[in-house]
Order: sequence, then C-alpha cells, then structure tokens
Amino acid sequence: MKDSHVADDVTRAAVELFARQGYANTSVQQIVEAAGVTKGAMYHYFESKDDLLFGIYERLLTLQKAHLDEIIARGGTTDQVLRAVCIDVLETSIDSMEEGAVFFRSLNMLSAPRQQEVTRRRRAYHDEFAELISRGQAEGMYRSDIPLAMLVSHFFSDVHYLSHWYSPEGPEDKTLVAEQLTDLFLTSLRRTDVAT
Amino acid sequence: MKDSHVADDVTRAAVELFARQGYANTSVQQIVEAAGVTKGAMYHYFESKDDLLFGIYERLLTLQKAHLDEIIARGGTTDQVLRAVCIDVLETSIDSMEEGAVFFRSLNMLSAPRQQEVTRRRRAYHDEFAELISRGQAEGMYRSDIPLAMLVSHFFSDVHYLSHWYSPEGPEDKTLVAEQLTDLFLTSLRRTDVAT
DNA sequence: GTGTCAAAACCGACCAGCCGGTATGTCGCC
DNA sequence: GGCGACATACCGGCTGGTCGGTTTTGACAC
Repeated sequence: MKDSHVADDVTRAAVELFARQGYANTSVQQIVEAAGVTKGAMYHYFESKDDLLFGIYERLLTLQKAHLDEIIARGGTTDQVLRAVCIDVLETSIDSMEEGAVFFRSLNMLSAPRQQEVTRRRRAYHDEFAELISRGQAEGMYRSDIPLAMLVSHFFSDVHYLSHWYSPEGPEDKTLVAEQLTDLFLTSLRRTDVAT
Repeated sequence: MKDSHVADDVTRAAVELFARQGYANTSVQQIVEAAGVTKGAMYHYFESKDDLLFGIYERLLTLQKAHLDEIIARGGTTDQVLRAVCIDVLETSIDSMEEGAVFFRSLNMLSAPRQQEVTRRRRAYHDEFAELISRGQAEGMYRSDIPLAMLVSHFFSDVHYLSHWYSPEGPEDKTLVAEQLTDLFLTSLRRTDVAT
C-alpha cells in the first residue's frame, strides 16, 4: 500500500466523521472537505467509500492480531497471558477508540464479501482468546459452569462499550481503567470455592 | 383488519430494518414497502423519519423505567433488588433485541433535542442503578475500589453487547442467559474476602 | 544545469439516481 | 358535504462516483 499524506489525511478524517455521525450519514464530500483535499484526489487512492471503511477495519484487525501473537509468544502461565491479553486489548482500544466505535457500529455497511472477511478474522481472534480460557479451565483455575462463548462475549462487551463512557479527557488513567476492567473480568472468571 | 394497524406495521418494519441496516441506510420507501403501506399513509401517522425513530426510543425507555420502578417498589435487600433489576434488564433486552440494537446504534441520528431527551432519561436510569450499588457498598457488601461509573458501565456493556452474539434460535435459554450474566456481574462486584 | 517526456497525482464540473418530504386528489363514512 | 384516511405524482437537494483535462514529479540525455 502506498504512503501518501492524502491517503492518511482522508483516512483520519473519515475515522473521525464515521465515529461521530456514522458511515451512512457521512458523505464523501464531507470527508474530503475535512481532509482538505478534493474528491478527485481521494478517488485516486481509494476505489470507493466502502474501500475507505474497509481500510479502517483492516488496520485495526492487523494491529490487534499482531499484539495477540506477540503476547502469546512471550509465554507465561495461562493466567498471566490472559491477563496481559485483556489489558492490551483494552489499552489498544482506548488508544484507537474512534476506530473501535466505527468497527462495531458500521460492520453491516461493508459489502458482503468484506463483511465476511472481517467476521472471519474477528472470529479467529475470539477463538484464540477462548482457547486461553479453555486452558485455564482445564487447569482448574477458571469456572466451567458458564458457556465458553458467553465468557468471551462478557469480556469483549467491555471493550465494545468503552467508547460509550470513557473520555480521554476524563480523570481516569488509561492503564488504570484497563487494569480495573481486566480485574473485574478475571474476578468473575475465577472459580469460586463453592463446592461442586 | 386494515384499520389503524398502519402505525404498528410501520413501526415494526422500521425496527427490523433499522436494526439490520441502520437508520441512515434505510429509506422511508423501504419501510413502507416492507410494511405494505404507502408513503402517504405513513406520513399521515408520523411527522418525519426522525419521529419514527424517536417512537422506538420512547417505548423502550418507558418500558424499562416502569420495570425498574416496579422492582424497586417491591422491596427486599439491596442484593436481592439489584439482582432482580439485572435479570429483568437482560431479559427485557433479549425480548426487545432489535429495538436494543437500534437504541445503541442510532442515538446520534436523532435530532439534537430528542437526543438530549433520550440521554437524560437514560442517565436517570443509570443513576438509579448506581444508587443501588452505592447502597450495597455502604452496607459493606460490594467492593469500593473501582469507580462507581465503571461498575455501572461494566454491567450495561453486557446488555449492549447481547445483540452481537445472542441468537434466540440458539441453544441458550433466555432466562438462563440473564441469570448467568447477572451472576458474572455480581461475582465481580462482591467484595473478595481477602484479608484486609 | 537544462530540455524532454511519460507517468503519476490531482482537479472539479458533471451525472444519473435516490433521498425525505409534500401537494393535491380520491374515497368511504358520519 | 365535510372530514379523516389514505393514494399518487412530484420536487429540490444531495449522493457516490466519473471523466477529461491540467499540473507535478522524476528519470534520463545532453
């Protein structure tokens, strides 16, 4: 992919506008005006508005997958790895909160094949995450009385919801928030010592 | 048979289409076709497309508020009340999953004053919920090491996320799901009995 | 340096089509 | 004969996307 200030500016403007007004409610005209370029320039770098949106997904998916692989490769106990993964996802999501908002809200605006592609890669990510929990369950550390898929969803719901309440200008520190949410999740995940 | 059911049919069709394709991406034409009426008929009952959307919000907000008041009025220990509220919100959200999806995804499509109105009523709901947690904290039952707002968000994130993974056709029972998610939340909310 | 020239980058007027909304008319019923 | 409940044709405005043309860039010869 080519590096150009035009493509970058357009992408940045698109992310901001998509996050604020939604994809369908944002016109190409608005985007190019916000980016300070012309429509001709934009369509020189992107095939379509859909292309622009997919680029946002692509970048985020690639970034998250790279982080996940890196953390898993680093090794450690299941609990340590899962904890590191959770904190990283949350921190990354805070750093890319606008992209995240677009990610969750505009999936169904993507063309069908690209939507499938995104869903596929996202499922792969969730599966790796589920595998970690599964390992922890086998080790007797995590509870097994709740469907695995629900546990995974329970975590990602927090990631999803971040953009609805977290404000970077607010009093809360990014790292602290990530740790606290991770703590909430891991607390509910660990086995209670109730007899089974 | 074709009397005043026009408004209902239109609303039903709108909810389904808004949930599936988003508000901005759904045309009035599509809605009236899906509802089997004409545009003239629709604009006889609704002032605008925005009006149609607001009706969906209104109904859901009123319903949830009524449930909340009823449960609180019923009384009980803080823990019992909070648990009942959580389960009810989750069950209601499952019953109205399409409305819920629209609720969270289309807020910024509403006209500014109506958006404020929705936000206001939603905040009131959250405040009552927070008050319950706060009471539990004062009673020494719930942890106080995490900001109250985060605890509230932590719960509603699950409500929000339901439409992203739960399928009514799936194997999971509605009530069971509500209980399990509530259990996860309350588990992470309760004070760990680690020595202090 | 300078001239050459093709390719890449960029411009902006333009288009067909759909959008939300409306004006006017028709119909059955009190 | 008036009034509420619809139907239909229509409107200006905006949409994503196109296209012929112009400018900028960079490699190379001299």
